[in-house]
Amino acid sequence: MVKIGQRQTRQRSIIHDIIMESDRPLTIANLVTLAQKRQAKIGQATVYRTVNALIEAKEIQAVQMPGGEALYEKAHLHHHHHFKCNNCGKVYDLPGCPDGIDLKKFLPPRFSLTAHEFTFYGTCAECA
Amino acid sequence: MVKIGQRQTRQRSIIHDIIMESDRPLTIANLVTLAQKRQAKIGQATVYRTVNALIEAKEIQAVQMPGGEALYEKAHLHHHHHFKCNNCGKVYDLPGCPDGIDLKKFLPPRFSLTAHEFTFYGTCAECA
DNA sequence: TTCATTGCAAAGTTTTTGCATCTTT
DNA sequence: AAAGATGCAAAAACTTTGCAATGAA
Repeated sequence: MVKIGQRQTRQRSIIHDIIMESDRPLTIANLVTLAQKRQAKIGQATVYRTVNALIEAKEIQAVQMPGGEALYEKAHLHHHHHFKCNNCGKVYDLPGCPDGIDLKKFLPPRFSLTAHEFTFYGTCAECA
Repeated sequence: MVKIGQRQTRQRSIIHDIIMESDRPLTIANLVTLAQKRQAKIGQATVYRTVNALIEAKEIQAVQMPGGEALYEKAHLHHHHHFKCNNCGKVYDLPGCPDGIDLKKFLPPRFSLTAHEFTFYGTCAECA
């Protein structure tokens, strides 16, 4: 069990577990629905507060999609990127990073790089 | 003068020009401020409606940043990506695409790719 | 018992919509 | 004159906050 904030509560534990057990990033709406299956009365505010606390604690991270929707996933140990299916709308993790990128040539002079995030679009295997 | 919708209006022309003349993507707030400098009474709703119409018309495109903010820029003829400076917060266009990416190896089996969007973070030349 | 956390409802934010009025054609 | 576009304000959608009640330690 993970400690978030000062006290261990059933609500936080449930929300934490749902994210850790998911193989894909989830929206707030997803989390509310899934959490309420495990315990009827979980307020939206609790989900928002817990998600923000988990981000603060670096347990999870936000994935911002074009269009504006935010998804949340476990803070991965390994660098990875995302793929959104244009057909079913699901967002998948793509482990690793494409090989052979020549960033030196790509960046303007005197720009330095600390991070990057790639988002890919297309059709997933399920929808193919 | 560009035609958006059925009629040419001063408001649409102003908003269109601001985006076309900018070398960086702009937020809705940026657009409202800049537009009101050229003509006092431009309602926010008009900016939103015009931006949506311009996107629909493929004249401009949205750039979604992590954290949730959306920026708008001219629909480029050439494929490009974005760089956000962690220091000043400005978003820059990076023309072109990094060379030598091996996407075949990167995508899972039976996933097909139609588009991609890269976002880079770091320090820009101005802030270096 | 104490005080962090919760649920609910109220208050913020941001974006969209309804409608009377104004403008383009 | 007809109909699209505007500005304003109301509404909708999403997130945060205040507060009394609950529950973990």
